[in-house]
Amino acid sequence: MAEKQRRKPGETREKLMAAALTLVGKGRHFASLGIREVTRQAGVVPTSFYRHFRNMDDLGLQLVDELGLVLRRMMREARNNVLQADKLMEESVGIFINHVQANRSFFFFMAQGLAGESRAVQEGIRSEMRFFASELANDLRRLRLAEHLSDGDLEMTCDLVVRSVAFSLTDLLGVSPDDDYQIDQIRKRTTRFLQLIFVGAAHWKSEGA
Amino acid sequence: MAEKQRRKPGETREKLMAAALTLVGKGRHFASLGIREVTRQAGVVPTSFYRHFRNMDDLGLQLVDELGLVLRRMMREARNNVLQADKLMEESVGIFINHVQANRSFFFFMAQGLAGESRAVQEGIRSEMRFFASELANDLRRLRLAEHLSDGDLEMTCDLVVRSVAFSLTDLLGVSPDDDYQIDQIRKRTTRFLQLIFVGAAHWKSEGA
DNA sequence: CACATAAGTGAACAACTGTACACAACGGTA
DNA sequence: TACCGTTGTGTACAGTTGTTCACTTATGTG
Repeated sequence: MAEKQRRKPGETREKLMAAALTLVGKGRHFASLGIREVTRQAGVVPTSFYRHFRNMDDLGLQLVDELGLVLRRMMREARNNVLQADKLMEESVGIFINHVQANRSFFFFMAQGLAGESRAVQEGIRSEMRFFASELANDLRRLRLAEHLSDGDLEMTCDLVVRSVAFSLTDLLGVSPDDDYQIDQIRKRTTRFLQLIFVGAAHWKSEGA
Repeated sequence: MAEKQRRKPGETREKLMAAALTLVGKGRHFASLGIREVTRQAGVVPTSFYRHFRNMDDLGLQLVDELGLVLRRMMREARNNVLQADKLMEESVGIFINHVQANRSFFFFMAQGLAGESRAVQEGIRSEMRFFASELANDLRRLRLAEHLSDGDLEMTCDLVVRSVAFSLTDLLGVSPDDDYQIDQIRKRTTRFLQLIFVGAAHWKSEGA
């Protein structure tokens, strides 16, 4: 008989989440995954699923939490590496792209979730993005790079930045991870987007012109 | 017995596409729809599906085509109504929001398709967006609103505009169509995004500063 | 009119789905 | 040691799925 339960606790749970991510990474859409399919991919009997999740939406929610960790790691790395302001955007976009390549499945899940069918997952991802934007605003304040902007205008700018990068995510996931040429095109375009936004922010006059 | 085939040709085909859209409009994800489910919603026997589509991906592709028509109608209306340049962005965003509300299911489909599991659908929607951006660039040239920008820089600007609006789509679809307050918030925010981008474009110095 | 073709129907089937239940092995606690 | 909650397993079942097939009916062209 197959050996039973000699592993450490929580392993099956992680295997299930990893399995769902793997399937998503293979191009499947999360909304179309079934419990049996995921357990099969995880090499686990279907009933095990219910020991850890109530249904697929539940699993999705837990994936959002893990996604949050990935994003925070990325943010930390960006904060540490971007010391001088001149190459700020090139550096940041580069770090973003590296993290996407290193966690492709996670970002697939994120891109899908933005228009997914679980309202909760959708809201979770959106909330992660808001958090990201507000942290970015903090950093810019601290680096004294946005002294002429009101809080509201700075927040708007950072929101737009995060959205633009998030949209580039869809581009990035649409090309093969080996296609260095296309990836570099996306890197350049995204960088220019950010530069354009910041030129706009630099000349922005709030409310009454 | 149920009456058979007295309707005009192509009606079932349209019913099937409408049924898929309806389900998507109810919050379901297109990737999770099944043939039987769609035919059931359309009030048609499952086998009828194969008379018109090879599979669900095929149906999705045909929906992209129809989506293209919706987008073109929207563009035409924007072109006709935006005569003076000063209120250009408020007007355009308003028209966009109206069309989204009037064709909610279509835009749900569009938002989902951007990260969907059918590569062909994904590419189709992306291509519609590129077309939209290039038409926008043409219009701006014609209105003499972008005289100092190179073709490449203008194209980039329009690309960013279209992306930003497309991202607002996700916001818009996330709130109830009756929630006038939230919708107005989205309207204002999107307008400000566009204004910020155009301020950036106005002060943009290409390549070598 | 005859006839080919397109469009719709119902019955059938094997494969798969989600979920329930009863049971076994393990880890910690008393 | 005895006990209990957690995790994993195997079996089972009713409902749904995609797809095939043989059939009817309407439509338009010769």
